[in-house]
Amino acid sequence: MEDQILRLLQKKQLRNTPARRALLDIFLSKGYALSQGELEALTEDSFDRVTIYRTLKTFEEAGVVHEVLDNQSRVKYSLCQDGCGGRHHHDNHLHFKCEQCEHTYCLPNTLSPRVEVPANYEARQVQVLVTGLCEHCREEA
Amino acid sequence: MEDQILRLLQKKQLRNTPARRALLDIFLSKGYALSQGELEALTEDSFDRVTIYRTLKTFEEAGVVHEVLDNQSRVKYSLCQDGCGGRHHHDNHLHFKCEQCEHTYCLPNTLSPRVEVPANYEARQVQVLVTGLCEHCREEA
DNA sequence: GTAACTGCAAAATATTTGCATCCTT
DNA sequence: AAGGATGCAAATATTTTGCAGTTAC
Repeated sequence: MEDQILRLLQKKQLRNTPARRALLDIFLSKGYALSQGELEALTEDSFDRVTIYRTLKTFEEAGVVHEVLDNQSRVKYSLCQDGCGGRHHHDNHLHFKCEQCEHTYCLPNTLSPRVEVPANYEARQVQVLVTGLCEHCREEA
Repeated sequence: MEDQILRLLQKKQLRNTPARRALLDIFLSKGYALSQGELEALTEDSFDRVTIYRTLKTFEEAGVVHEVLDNQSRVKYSLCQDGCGGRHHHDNHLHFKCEQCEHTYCLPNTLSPRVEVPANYEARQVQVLVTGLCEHCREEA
């Protein structure tokens, strides 16, 4: 894991700092999208919240994480799956938010469906948020 | 228009108050999704911002407006098209956000596509946000 | 050494709650 | 008259900016 983190930072030409290592560690171990507030809590306030905001922005611009749509209108971030870089993100998969645990997962083996928009509209990107029950919460119900 | 507003309020059993009339008037004339802040500006501060927040919440619970997903993570609202009521919303259409003017439109003649989620996940709702250029901004480009 | 990263203070923005008052029905 | 709607004050949450000190390379 530690190795994976260092390689990722190197690959994206980002400096190896404690805040970045800590956030990447959390992203890798949690596996679902996280907001600044959640990251602040999970790091037990080891880092200033401004640092977390800025680190997330840096990560996004470097193609390490991407923003995830959330129906509660909170910005969450998730690790990029494929070779995103610069401002070119192509995280073209669905996102699934569980109504119960409120975690948001990337569904990487899915593709956003083609959608029809009216003539005269130019569609450039399609973001899909599916809500329902995740496998874990479904078992409990 | 005035007539339409009064009928809508009556149909949803909501009291006929200045704030509600003003907000409905804006929704009907603008035709795109609006946030609390935009509504506050458009009403030229005639109403306290708390009133706008509460009116929007009331509208949503009554099935007058529905929340619209926004990729900037700001909550916007749009008039319901069909017979939404109570907490049962079935505004099952796509939303289109223009990258240029940043307005978000409902595309009522579209239906959210069926999507495949992994087994063990239970999908209950699909929300789709298409981004691109609206017809108006496309002409100008 | 230098540029980049971080922490702290502070401001700007967004949202919610309680309470007293006013208005709709 | 009664319950609901509104305004005001204030608390909370979220995000951004500036600057000075520190760290990675």
